[in-house]
Amino acid sequence: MRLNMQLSQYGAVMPKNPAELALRLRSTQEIVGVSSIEGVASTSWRDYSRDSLPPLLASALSCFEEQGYHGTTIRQIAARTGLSVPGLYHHYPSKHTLLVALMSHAMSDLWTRSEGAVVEAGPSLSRQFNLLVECLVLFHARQRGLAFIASSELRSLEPAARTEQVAARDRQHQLMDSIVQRGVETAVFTTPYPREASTAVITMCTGISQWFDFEGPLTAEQLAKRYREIAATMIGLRISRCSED
Amino acid sequence: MRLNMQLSQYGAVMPKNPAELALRLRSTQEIVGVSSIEGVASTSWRDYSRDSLPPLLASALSCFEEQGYHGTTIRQIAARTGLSVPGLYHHYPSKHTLLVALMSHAMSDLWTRSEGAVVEAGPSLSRQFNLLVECLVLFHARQRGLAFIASSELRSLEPAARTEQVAARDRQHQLMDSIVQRGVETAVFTTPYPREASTAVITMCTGISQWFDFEGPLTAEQLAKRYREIAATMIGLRISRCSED
DNA sequence: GACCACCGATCGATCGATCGGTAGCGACTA
DNA sequence: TAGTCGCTACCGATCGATCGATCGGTGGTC
Repeated sequence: MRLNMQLSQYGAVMPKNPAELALRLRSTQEIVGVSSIEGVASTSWRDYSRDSLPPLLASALSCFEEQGYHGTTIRQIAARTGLSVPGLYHHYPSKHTLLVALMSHAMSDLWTRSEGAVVEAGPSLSRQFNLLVECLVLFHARQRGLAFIASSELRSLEPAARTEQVAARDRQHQLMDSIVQRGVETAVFTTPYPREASTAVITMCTGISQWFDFEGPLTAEQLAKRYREIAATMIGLRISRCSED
Repeated sequence: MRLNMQLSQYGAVMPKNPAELALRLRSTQEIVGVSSIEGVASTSWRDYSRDSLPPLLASALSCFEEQGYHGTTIRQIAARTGLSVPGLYHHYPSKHTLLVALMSHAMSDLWTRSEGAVVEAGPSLSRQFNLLVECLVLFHARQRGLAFIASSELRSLEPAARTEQVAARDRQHQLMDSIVQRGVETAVFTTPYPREASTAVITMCTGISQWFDFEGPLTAEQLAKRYREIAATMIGLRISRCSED
């Protein structure tokens, strides 16, 4: 069994230059103003076809999903991968490293896709909002397991890693906040409670990873369309069919 | 130290007659139609002043909050209570029983309050919706820890207990679903997606237990007011100031 | 012969749970 | 009023099992 071919890209999973990325995208104004960065990933933020984890991380993820981090043993992960325990430790130095790799992958993937969505949206704040909601829905539906672990196992991380992940989560939150805030300032959105509306939208999208079922009545894309409309009402975006988005 | 004075009421926490309760409240039509049951708890669903857990359960709850069920040891709970390990086992036969007691208490408390809110609302569906949202927000803010554990540790329950808790959660969900559904049928609500809107409202309220902070800028009551308005837009309830609720 | 991918056996630590106790107190008896 | 019985509320010591992690290997490949 050849396992570690794919491993390197997940060993240290954060964006190659997180500081630079965070700087460039600290506000959506910068994203939209400087349109020279859309070459990065702006076109493929809806595409989940190429997305698959290496076997060991996939095993760890499914175990964590079913039993939580602390409820999962190294032996279960190893067995599910068809590996012995020392075989597992050949690839990852600890159980904790597996969790960090999964969470870092989740957060950087979502951030890259969010970046792509906002860049594609262009200068329109309503379009930025709509596409970001679509991006959040698609991610939490199609990457259900990953998204679930990323939000539920934060407390299982050791302090240093937790600080990093919390920062990534906050950055994601601030992206939505800034769009909603500026939409209200420019009277594109009419909600009297921009902060709470933003939080509510994020929470309802994040929650999808707790209940979405691929065997359910709706596809991820259908759900995204409906949630986009619902989210639009939440921030008081009346013109639901502006342009095509 | 006298610990078990309060314990009996939490030993087997589900409503004394859950079958009967479920039957009586299977649809809100029955709640509203038969107004002879409001004596139970209909007036006090907003009141959290008398609500405190016995020391042992409070310790278990805070440990579970910080580290999760599997991440918490019996010794930590015992130490936090000022008890030895056998001292703990004198009150509860297993670690799992502690979790079951907490979750059952949470679910039955929320259900009782929801019942009270809908009964107080009377026959108006918009008022039923508004008060149920208020009830959900208050519960998930004021009983933050309990609500958080109840929703995040379902997978840590053994099959029998899990089945019971999932049924309680579904019943709670169906209460909201039925109000929204009938609101749409009678053209009181205008959302084209009643199911998704209902799910979104529940999810955004449940999510409060993940981020609400008593030291934050909003009190639970202020948050409830704002979330009520946001939720109203989500189901397309235009007349936001109908009567007084 | 150097290296990579992996394994059987086993480490010390810690887990949930249990054993056989003891201290204190109210009730009942002689 | 002294004695003691049963009961509640605990505790120190320890159980077997299992945990994450490690040791010293082996077999295959370049």
